[in-house]
Amino acid sequence: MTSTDKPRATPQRQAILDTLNDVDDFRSAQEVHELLAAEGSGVGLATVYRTLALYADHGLVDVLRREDGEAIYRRCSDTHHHHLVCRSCGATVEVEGPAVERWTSAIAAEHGFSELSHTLEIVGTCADCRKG
Amino acid sequence: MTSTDKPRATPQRQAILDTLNDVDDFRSAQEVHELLAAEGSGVGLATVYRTLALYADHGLVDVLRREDGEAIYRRCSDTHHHHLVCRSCGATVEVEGPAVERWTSAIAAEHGFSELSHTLEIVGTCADCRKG
DNA sequence: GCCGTCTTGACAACGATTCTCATTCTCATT
DNA sequence: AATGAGAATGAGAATCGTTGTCAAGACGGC
Repeated sequence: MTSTDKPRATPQRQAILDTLNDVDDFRSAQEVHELLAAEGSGVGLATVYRTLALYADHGLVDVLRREDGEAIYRRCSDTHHHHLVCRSCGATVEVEGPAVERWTSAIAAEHGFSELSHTLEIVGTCADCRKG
Repeated sequence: MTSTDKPRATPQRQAILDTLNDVDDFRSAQEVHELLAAEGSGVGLATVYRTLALYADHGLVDVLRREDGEAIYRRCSDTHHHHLVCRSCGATVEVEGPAVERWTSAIAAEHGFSELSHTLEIVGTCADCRKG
């Protein structure tokens, strides 16, 4: 699944990574494409999809799914973390959870599972939106 | 989001719930539709989608997303639980995690979030598949 | 500089999901 | 049991995110 050979460097790929770096937040492929177009880059939509999939495969970006199923990407830090997402405004807070890591490992071992990966998404309404 | 008025009872809705009961596993709307068609029911695809969305809204069914973004549904028990899924054979084990519940509540409160819901998926390779 | 290969862009194709709308069905009320 | 208002249904079109196709262009080793 996770390939190891190095992707070729191209200006388009660089632009896509730069965009993700700049926003420092989750964005869909479509949104990345719009951002690029807004700053005059003519990177094609298909290229955005291919590049994001490529980097997700290489572990350079995190992939999540919105509630409607659309894939969203974010340049990720190295440590494993989870996300607290506001269902109303989409604000995200990155949280770490050693407790969760330990618990999942224990449960999995108990059932004979190995080579674990897990996804934890916490969705709620943030303080601002509750007031609003 | 979660509405409280009672949905009207119809044979189609009953058939859809029955199907989910029978398989006791996650199925996509398309798959539910196929299963119904296979046993001679002429329930329309749109109705399957509408019904699953309706019951998901009412908390009668759990919704998850496959890796490709397709939504899958399962009739859920009343207690909140999570799933341990084998990436190879698809076997699922239902697990409860009071520790996780507590942790998510604490983290969310710390960041001012309310009206929580969360999804935790643990993916791994089960003992049988490891033996191969 | 040259060549084989990887990448790109434009657009078609695809598939899951939602929408539309005329018809049918539920159900509280007679 | 009949009725009527509103909800639900089915068929198919429409939407939209995503992937495939393919000719043209860029990259890097030579």
